[in-house]
Amino acid sequence: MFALVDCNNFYASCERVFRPDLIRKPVVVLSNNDGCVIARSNEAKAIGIPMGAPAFEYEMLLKKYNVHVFSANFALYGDMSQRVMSILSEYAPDMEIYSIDEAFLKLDNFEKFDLQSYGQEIQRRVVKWTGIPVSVGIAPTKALAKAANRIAKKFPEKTESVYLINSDDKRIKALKWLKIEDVWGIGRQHGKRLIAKSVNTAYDFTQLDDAWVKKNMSIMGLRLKHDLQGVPVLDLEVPQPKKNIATTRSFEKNYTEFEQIKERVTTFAVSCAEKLRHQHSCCNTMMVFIHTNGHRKDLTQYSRNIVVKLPFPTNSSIELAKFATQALEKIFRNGYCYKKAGVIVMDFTPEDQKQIAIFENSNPKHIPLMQAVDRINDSFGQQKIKLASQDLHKVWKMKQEKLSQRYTTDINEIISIHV
DNA sequence: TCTGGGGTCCTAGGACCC
DNA sequence: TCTGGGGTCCTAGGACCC
Repeated sequence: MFALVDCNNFYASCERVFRPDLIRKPVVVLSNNDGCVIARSNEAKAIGIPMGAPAFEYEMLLKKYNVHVFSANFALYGDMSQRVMSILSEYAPDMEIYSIDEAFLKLDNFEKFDLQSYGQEIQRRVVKWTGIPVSVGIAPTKALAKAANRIAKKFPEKTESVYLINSDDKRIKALKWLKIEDVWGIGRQHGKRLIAKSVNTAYDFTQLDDAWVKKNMSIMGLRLKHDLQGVPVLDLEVPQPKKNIATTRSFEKNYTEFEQIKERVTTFAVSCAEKLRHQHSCCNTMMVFIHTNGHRKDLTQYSRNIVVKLPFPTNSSIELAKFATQALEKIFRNGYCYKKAGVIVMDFTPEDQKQIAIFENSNPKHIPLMQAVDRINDSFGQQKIKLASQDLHKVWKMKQEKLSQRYTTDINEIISIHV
């Protein structure tokens, strides 16, 4: 059996832990630059604020219903996530952290356990120890655990936030209830195609012909079908080193000058280099892109990317920043209002298995230098040491007007209680 | 004026090899 | 008139997840 434990409205719930006055009130969390709604409390959902809603378009509605708005505080969410995961890890020998707010537990050899009450114990402990409400779905396969979780979330009173699928009757009942477009692995495109074919529920999907599913939805669709039929084909996944690493950002305002974008792209390359060193990889290829604001139909649009094969594998901030700047020079054009840029590194080799090139190689002096930089930035805070080509004055270049404190990760921002 | 960021996997088709 | 068979590698595009 698998359990899927999923935090309810995670980012909004994190904010509420430190603002208990907001419990049962509408809360939303915005994306970087305070752009879109990326998390909503149930109350905010009820008002009719959709996922991804541009904040400026919903300003009236947010005001009218007195919705509490927060800028994204990823330092807080990341730390709260670790706390939740460390509690969950106590409940099963094997666990897969599936995303920042959900984890699969593998409940093998739990035959003697009453899984319903086991789920409830997990649910109660997480909320008691962290303040984060969770829902638990338990079923014989991962896809069914996802479905069970949806039921637990949809009917919190009736299920006490835990739903167990442990018979074929319950499996079929759940699948007949679950709309096809809400099935894990069925996105917008497949959802549309299936509805056109009169496949309206997860159950209908399990009745389809294997060959049709494989042909139209690839092997992934077929695996999903079997998993929903109760034949486990999806197992826990072990964390793998990343195959691509990206740092991309929208700008707070439009940039028109090369120097402004160069500073951003340098910073993104340095960030990619840090992430590469963190997983002990070097990259052989880099992509740099820039583009104007696609939503602004009144401005001339420009969008380009360039893929650069590096002369040698590296994870040095200095070298990657240099390559990124050279790439940017090739694609930058004057006369446009740029809104977004990014650096993506790919094609990795392990740090300790670098192929030596004939003519040019990564500067070996950078290895101890980067180690020193990482150590200093780890202990004294991010970006204490930067390249001169980065902005040396500003650390944060985003609009974040409603940022809450980093209650759990910065001693200066710890919660204070007034008596 | 204002519209996020970061990932994964699969498949078909083209280019190439012998 | 008639033009083989069996591979690999790479890339772009499409789909999905949170």
